[in-house]
Amino acid sequence: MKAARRTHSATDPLSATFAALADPTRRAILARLASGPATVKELSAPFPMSGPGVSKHLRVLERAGLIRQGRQAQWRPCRLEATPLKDVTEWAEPYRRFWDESFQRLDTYVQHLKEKEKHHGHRA
Amino acid sequence: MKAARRTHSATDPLSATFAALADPTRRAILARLASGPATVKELSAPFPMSGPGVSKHLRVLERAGLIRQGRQAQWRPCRLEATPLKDVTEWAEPYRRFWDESFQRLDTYVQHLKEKEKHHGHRA
DNA sequence: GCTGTATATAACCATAAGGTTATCTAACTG
DNA sequence: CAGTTAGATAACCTTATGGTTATATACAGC
Repeated sequence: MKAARRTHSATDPLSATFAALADPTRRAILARLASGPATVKELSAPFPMSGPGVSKHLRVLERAGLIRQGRQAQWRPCRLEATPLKDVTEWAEPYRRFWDESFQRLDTYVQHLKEKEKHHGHRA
Repeated sequence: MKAARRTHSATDPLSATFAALADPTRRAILARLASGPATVKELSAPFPMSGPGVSKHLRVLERAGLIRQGRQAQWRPCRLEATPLKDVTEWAEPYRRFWDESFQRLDTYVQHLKEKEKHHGHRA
């Protein structure tokens, strides 16, 4: 029998965030929003891209919770929402010891202690 | 004339990293590798996924520089390479002030100082 | 109410991504 | 050498992604 073909939607929030960040245009938009809210027109200005193109990027950012769009008259001013970025750094934090020199020295030190214990014998 | 259709390859390293992280399976693989090197078989064990499936994920992680694969006999032991993760946290760092309470207080304080300066007048 | 502006939506297209099965290569093991 | 094991590669399918143009909507100003 043919294997079940899983529909590929229903992405978890962290994956959605990473996916949203995996595009230079979208990261540039976030960078722009870091200096304050902006309308869609203002956001699209720097890019050689059609309006709907930018609109789609905004949808992606919004679904990932990285921006929020209000409405005043015919404008939809965008604001940065940084909580998902916090989640990203918190996800990465446990890996810090793999690149951070001082963390590595700490690791080595702890390892050294463990070895010593082993050789000396000890009770729980 | 028809608009030029840009070929969509040639992704920048940071985008490649984010894209690689935008998948729970790949993040799980990294988590596993955080506790030490592992063979492909060991890595695929937790997943209800075919061998080639895992192999593809490893390609993605490797292209993003997040793992390196050696070879001993018929095994290709994988090791974690964390430098791209460092790049990720460094990218996110400037946004910290948007979620970090104490940074926000600092911001407000600095703003307060600036205001005071303005009102009192000062020389460079 | 008409016109222009800001933005979203729809329909479409090409390519990438994530999965599968089937096949190939390389190394150990008897 | 035959068989098994580890893994990669190829070919294929489906859905997602990133872009386009064309069209619709909502509001502001005359």
